[in-house]
Amino acid sequence: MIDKTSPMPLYFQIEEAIKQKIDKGEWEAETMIPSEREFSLNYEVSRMTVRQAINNLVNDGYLTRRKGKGTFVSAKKIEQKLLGLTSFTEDMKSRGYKPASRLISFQKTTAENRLAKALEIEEGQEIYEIKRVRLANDIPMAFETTYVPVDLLELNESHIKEGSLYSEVENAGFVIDYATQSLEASISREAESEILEITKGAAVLLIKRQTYLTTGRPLELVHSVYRGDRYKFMIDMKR
Amino acid sequence: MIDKTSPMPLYFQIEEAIKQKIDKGEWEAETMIPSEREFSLNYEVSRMTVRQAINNLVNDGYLTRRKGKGTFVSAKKIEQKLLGLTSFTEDMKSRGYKPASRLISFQKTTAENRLAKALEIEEGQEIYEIKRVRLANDIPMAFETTYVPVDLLELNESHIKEGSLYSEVENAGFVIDYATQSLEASISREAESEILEITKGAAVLLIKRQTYLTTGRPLELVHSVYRGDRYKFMIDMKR
DNA sequence: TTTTCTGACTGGTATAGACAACTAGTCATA
DNA sequence: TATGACTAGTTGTCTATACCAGTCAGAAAA
Repeated sequence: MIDKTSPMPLYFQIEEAIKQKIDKGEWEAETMIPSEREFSLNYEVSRMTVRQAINNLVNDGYLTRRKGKGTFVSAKKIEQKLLGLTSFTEDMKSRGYKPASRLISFQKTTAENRLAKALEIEEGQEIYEIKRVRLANDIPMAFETTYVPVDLLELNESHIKEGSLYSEVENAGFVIDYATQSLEASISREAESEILEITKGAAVLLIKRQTYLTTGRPLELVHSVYRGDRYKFMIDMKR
Repeated sequence: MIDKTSPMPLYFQIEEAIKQKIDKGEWEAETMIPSEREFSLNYEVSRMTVRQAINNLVNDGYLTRRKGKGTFVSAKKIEQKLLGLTSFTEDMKSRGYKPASRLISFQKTTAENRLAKALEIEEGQEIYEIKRVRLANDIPMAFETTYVPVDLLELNESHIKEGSLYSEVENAGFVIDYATQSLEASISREAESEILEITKGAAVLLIKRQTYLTTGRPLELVHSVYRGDRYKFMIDMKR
């Protein structure tokens, strides 16, 4: 169950093992999980290592500790604390789905008027155009088109396929500051219908996002078409 | 600075000390804070104790760790930037439209299972059901149904027609704490189509909002159907 | 001059053990 | 029948130590 020779940290393996039991329903809400000492004995790791695993799961909302009593499976799976800027990947993970992404096309093109304005560059300047299908548990959820100015970031297909755009941005030393998003309901057009595997005229959620760096420069413009029947956008707001 | 005789945990004291330096601006964003070993020597505590303090601050978004480099003050400033809880009225005003509201029906009814659960009351308890059409510049924008537990608030038609629900809530001495919203795209049904003056099957935006008081009790459940062709939902997010 | 390597720094992972604080049940006693 | 002391379990806090894994600058070698 726990492989001490694996390059994966022990605490991470324990985390996954616990998460699996929860996701599988073996441990339901309010179930008390084994004590830290028990884990420690069973897996032959120190109690501190077990604590690290459990702490992470507590932070992620999977577990709740009660001093003197034990550690219990949380009632509800983390709903969504989408006051922050989360990527599709993070978003889906937090909802318990397996996120994936299929690259449809990746190319350089030039910014026409509207795009140039949004990205605050000159008309005709080079931009990347990245078209992707976003999947959750292998079901198409959204069709996404991203535009990024070429002069901002060096990108190639493998960056997009393997890493995320945001990790690339961080590697380049940029820090994302804020974003504005607009959401609207619409009806799917033919092109999208095919990719999203829905009928033409089905309900879709159009999300446009513009992301800004701390330098004040726009990083990207993202147009997403989400399936209306499968995707709900959640927001928590504090007054 | 650190009081070993205090009943407050050492890691907590260290946490507070670091937070203070950040809040006071002594350590600005991107500043590297002392290394774990340094803290350990200065405060005469073990490195693990320092790590616990720093870990908590990393989880809270105050700090960022970079392996091999150090620990840095986050740029994102935890600041819970709230895109406030705005009512339809405030929302439309800020967009430059003349908001109005037409009351369709106002009645007492009893909460069925799903509603009771959401409002955290017993099944069969009395609730107000308020149905309204929301207009902007006299054009129908949304069809809204609001549910409020009767035992929470005394309401009558004139309250709704003249004032807003929220001002009534404030008068009663309640304070709104937060809300969760979900947005999804859908297709209009017959009943809504007529009221919103759109064709059946047109795109609509379904917004469900649940509002909570500072007491932790749910105040209301709101189901809104917005015209997809006229309404866009905007969000600003800070990372 | 350029390249390679080394060492000293950073945080990351893991161990073993100690004692404190809290919970819930048991059991003897007033 | 209560009450209070004890006990065995839990998580919480903390120490001291060890080694691993990136990062970076400067010394050594080419």
